[in-house]
Amino acid sequence: MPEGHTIHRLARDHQRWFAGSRIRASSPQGRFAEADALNNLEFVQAQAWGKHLFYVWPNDSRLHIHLGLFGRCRSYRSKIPAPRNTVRFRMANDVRTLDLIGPAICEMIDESAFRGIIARLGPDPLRADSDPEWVWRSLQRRRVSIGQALMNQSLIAGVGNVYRAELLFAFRIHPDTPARQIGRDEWMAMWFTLQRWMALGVKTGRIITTDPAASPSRLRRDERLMIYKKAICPGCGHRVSSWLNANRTVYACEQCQKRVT
DNA sequence: TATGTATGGTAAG
DNA sequence: TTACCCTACATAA
Repeated sequence: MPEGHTIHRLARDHQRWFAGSRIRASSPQGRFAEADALNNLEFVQAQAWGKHLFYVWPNDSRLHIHLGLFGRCRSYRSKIPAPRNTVRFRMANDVRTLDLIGPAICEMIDESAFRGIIARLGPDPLRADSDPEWVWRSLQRRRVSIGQALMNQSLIAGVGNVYRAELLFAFRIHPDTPARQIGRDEWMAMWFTLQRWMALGVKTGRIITTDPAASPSRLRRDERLMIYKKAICPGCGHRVSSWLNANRTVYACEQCQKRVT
């Protein structure tokens, strides 16, 4: 589940459910001992930056959460189950209970550590203040492929393997194309597309890159994406290529997405 | 029961 | 580049 849209959606929901309320906190799994210190504190704010989620507490300390590849949150309003032994962190107020399962990171950090994390993240298409020009200038300077650049969180925060595949297909760009080949106007159009797609992702909870002629909720799983994990290119019918790059599977139609050097 | 897979990331070699 | 961490679920055996 977790590309940037997922994290922003979680931050939005957790803000709604918990901000301003006093929290009961625990670590059923026992692997987050500091949960005890949060018990009975007021939940001040939830924040999302790229794929990082932060819960702010009254002393400005933060709980820093990163879901990694298979972390997830589950929330309950009624018939709250006993926590499974994989629940790293359970947080509840009078109306909601939230379980955090399998996160890559779940740690308390102070203000300066928070600033350090933010400083290492590139612009996030889901944040209003983010600067696509900065990204483009960075792309011009680097000697990496656009496929690798899109996955680099210090260049662009929040894009993952699915949005990468979909974006490069939408713009008919081969993933191995050097990042510096991307023109400024083209990059701005790509950024705008990312913003639209990811905002729709926050709204629907799913990554949807196909034309939502049908209402998004009615799209079947295989109707939401164009190229990611597909066998056949929706544009030309050619077989979709997939290969491994930096341990992640890349998908592309090598007929439609011309290789440039 | 075992295996494979996943929308992520880091640290070691 | 490889190893490894985090978990759930589907499928195979």
